[in-house]
Amino acid sequence: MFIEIDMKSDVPIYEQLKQSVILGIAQKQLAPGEELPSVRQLAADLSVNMHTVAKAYTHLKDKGFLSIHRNRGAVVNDYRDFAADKEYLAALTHALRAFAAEALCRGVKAGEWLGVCNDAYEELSKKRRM
Amino acid sequence: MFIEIDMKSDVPIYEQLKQSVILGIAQKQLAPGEELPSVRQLAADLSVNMHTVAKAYTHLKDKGFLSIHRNRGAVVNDYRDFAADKEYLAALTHALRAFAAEALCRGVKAGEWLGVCNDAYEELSKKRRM
Amino acid sequence: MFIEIDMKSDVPIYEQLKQSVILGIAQKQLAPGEELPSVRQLAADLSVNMHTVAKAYTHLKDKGFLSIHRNRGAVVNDYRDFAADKEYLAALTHALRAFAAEALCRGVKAGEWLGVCNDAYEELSKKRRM
Amino acid sequence: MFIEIDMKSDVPIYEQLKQSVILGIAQKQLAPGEELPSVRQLAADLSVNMHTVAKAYTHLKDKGFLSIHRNRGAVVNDYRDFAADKEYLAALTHALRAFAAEALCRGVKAGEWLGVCNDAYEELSKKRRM
DNA sequence: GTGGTCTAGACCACC
DNA sequence: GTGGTCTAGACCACA
Repeated sequence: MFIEIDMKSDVPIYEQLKQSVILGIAQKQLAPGEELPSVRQLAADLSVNMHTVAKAYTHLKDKGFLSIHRNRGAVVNDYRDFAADKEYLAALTHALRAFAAEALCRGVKAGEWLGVCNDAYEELSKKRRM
Repeated sequence: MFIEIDMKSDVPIYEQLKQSVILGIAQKQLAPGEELPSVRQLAADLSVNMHTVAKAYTHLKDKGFLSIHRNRGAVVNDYRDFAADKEYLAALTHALRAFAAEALCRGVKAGEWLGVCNDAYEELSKKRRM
Repeated sequence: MFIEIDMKSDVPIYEQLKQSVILGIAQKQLAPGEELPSVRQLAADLSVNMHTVAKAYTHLKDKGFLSIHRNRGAVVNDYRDFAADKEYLAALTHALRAFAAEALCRGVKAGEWLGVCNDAYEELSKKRRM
Repeated sequence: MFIEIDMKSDVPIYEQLKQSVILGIAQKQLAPGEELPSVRQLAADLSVNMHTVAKAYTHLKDKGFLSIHRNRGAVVNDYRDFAADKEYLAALTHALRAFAAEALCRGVKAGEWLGVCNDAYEELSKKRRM
């Protein structure tokens, strides 16, 4: 499994799990209709608590990324099910403002800022095509 | 005072305070050498506990944004004191990657992504010049 | 527990705690991966407040000596995580200068000074090998 | 006057003053019998409070570095008045142990450690001969 | 007056 | 169970 957890991080494990799955979808390592490992399976693989994995899956379901079927477990949704809406874009802008503010404080110029933003996106985008 | 706190938010009060101060510096509402309200004063204004404000100030001191003088309270540092270093840029890129991943998942195109990033930066930058 | 606190000292309790832990690591009484007592436990053992211990642990985390896991408590980091960098050496030199100045004033000769410095280091180093 | 104060430092101003005077004596910029500026004078020069300067002078008197005469103000004592005694050496060793512990943790080798210690001493010693 | 430290006790998130 | 956050009130050092 491609998911790695940093137990030292101050980011909660279930958040790291969520991000890993989203990363997987972004890079098309996880395609719509694909099944994720069962809660038990993934928890065992990563040596974390079952509840932690379940929590991540539930959150992802609520966000529209996954569907949870009784028999097949967690399945990646169609892209259109979690397309960007206004609400999401507003939240994104707000979150980015905090980062932009610190960058501005630290003397990061506009070009540099956009460069970093672009790198973050392109790095994923490239892997996607592969 | 320009600082506002959302008590309902799940982001800690002291984090909101830190971001507010950084935002203030980014927009030059807070200039180097300028004194911030005393911990007691700000705590009273916002109806939060002294220690919560003190924690925010201490973190900002550790990050290099403020100096804490024994008798003058917290003072904004010179810009060069908290210039971007490699470590910061690495952390920034890493943080942005998580946002970019979700954006990519949700079908946000490269141009759109850069637009949002640019807006976040320019919005602050404009206020700065005023 | 090997940590002892002098309540009469004018150096803050949390600083004494930090030094004790660093001393423990230096002498390899605390090895990488080893768990420290929980904040509640240690606080009870030393009859100090939980928050005081927590402050010490947090500072040590920030310095890179410890990691704080959400469910295992504080764990000693790998040595390479807190290797000496330029910044540290500069701070060390500056701190030692103050001591050297007083020693020089008081007629301590160069050999004597180096002897004391060497003793301080070797004393720890010896215990380490045992 | 050669004394400089860093208002941003977390070292109390009176401690910085004490260290500056000791540094001056160590480097023989201040010789036995020499008069220091009056409390008023020095306080004005440095833009600090008179009480702060007075406190520094009093501490230095207690340590044996200065005598305070009614008419001549603060005067540097003869060297033998503040020669190293056992008590001082014990305190010095103890203080150095804390620094050595952190250095050891951070992978500083014995030679490196002695090098830094030697530098701190020699730097002052050189200025002294000039 | 300022911030720094310590204590005490509460609630919450995470696991 | 763990640590993280917040509140509350005390005392002290510094200036």
